[in-house]
Amino acid sequence: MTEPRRQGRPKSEEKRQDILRAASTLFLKEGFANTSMDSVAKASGVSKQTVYSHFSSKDSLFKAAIGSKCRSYQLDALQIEDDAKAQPMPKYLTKVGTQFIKLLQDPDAIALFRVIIAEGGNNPRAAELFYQAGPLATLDTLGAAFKRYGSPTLSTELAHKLAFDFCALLKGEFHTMLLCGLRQPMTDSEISAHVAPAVEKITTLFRAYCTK
Amino acid sequence: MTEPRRQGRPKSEEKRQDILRAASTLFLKEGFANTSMDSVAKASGVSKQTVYSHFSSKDSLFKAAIGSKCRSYQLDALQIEDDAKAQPMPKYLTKVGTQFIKLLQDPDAIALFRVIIAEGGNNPRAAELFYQAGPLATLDTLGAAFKRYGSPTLSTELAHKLAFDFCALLKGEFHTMLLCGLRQPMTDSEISAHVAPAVEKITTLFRAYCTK
DNA sequence: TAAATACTAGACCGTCCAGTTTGATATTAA
DNA sequence: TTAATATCAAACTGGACGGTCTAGTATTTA
Repeated sequence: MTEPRRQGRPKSEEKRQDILRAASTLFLKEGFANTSMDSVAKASGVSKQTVYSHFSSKDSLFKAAIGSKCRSYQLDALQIEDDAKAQPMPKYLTKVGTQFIKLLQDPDAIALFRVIIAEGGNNPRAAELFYQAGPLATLDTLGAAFKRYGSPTLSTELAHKLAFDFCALLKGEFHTMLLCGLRQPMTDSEISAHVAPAVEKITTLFRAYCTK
Repeated sequence: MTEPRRQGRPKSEEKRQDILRAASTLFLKEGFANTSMDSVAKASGVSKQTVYSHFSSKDSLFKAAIGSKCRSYQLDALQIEDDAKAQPMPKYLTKVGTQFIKLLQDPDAIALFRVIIAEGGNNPRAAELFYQAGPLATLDTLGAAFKRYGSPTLSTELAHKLAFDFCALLKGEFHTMLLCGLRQPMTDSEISAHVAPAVEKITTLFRAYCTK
């Protein structure tokens, strides 16, 4: 399956990666419309023709670049899981909430979000990729954690809803403002001041749901 | 102040409005980059030169068009206030929540959001306009309502935080998915099924905060 | 070695578009 | 009426950009 082995000089995988890297950077910084194929070629230290030999059009390059960027976030979301073992719930939630906020305000993630939303109408496929790699993965691991803490009183469904609400409380208007460019990212101390009340509130809701 | 009264034929205010209307529609539907000045001229039934006589550049036309669109939402947000008098809180919150969701999923509002976010880096001014006209206005009236229901136990600050949280719970992932084009707007029955638990949760938090 | 393919550098084509210019007609104040 | 301004229609300018083409060089398999 992995042996096409054609004749002649093989395409350079390294150049392909160079192109993808440069394209990601440019698409995220400038958006789709304001990124030219010439600039991608120049930024990746490769001729324009080579770009077209690896990617048939600007559109397909965009999809590939955004796709790879999305995949790079999938890994980050998973390393949460281990921690939800011996720790008391508030401590765990604080930890996860902090990590969540840091992800939300990561400049690359924001740029990605912007591009996805801007191009959302034209490239719904990119939006799906993004959503599965990002928000959905986080929600799943978080839901599982709530289930563990609330078991057996708490149903799986309610656990997932709590995960939903926790994320919602953490985001609040903060995420929207970031996307609109109306806020700076929080400092570490601002983050704790923001996460703490969200943990408190979700704990209140958690209790109310477990005893119901 | 309102009497410059220059010599010669005056600019037609009507044409100006025609241009703004057409520009808003196009900018929202196609985005900034994909809207040409020629298409704006054609859509407003006016010569290109006239467009430039009223607006000095594509950028300034964009600002004016988005600005007027934002202003058109400011009115809608205010008509909530009256209702928060004799009604019990859950009923009022359900009503407001429903209206909030309907605003969130209004196609024009979504398109506006998209454009604002996409162009956010280049036009932070437009984002401010939008935010003040939309989210901020809603948050204010809602905060005032919570204060009324919780008075005098509930501080003004906490009331506003509750308003914040109520909106966050209502939005959840729903708004994000809408913006990404990954969801259809909700039907009326879906809306009630979505608003009801949010009202329940915020009521729980409300009680916890009033008795603390 | 020869055939095949990748890659480079750059010219090139066609299109789109912001913004200008021109020259005529229309409307208004003085 | 006259001078000033608005409006129209259409041509034009200058530049950007997606994509192709060419001609020469590099790398790989057979």
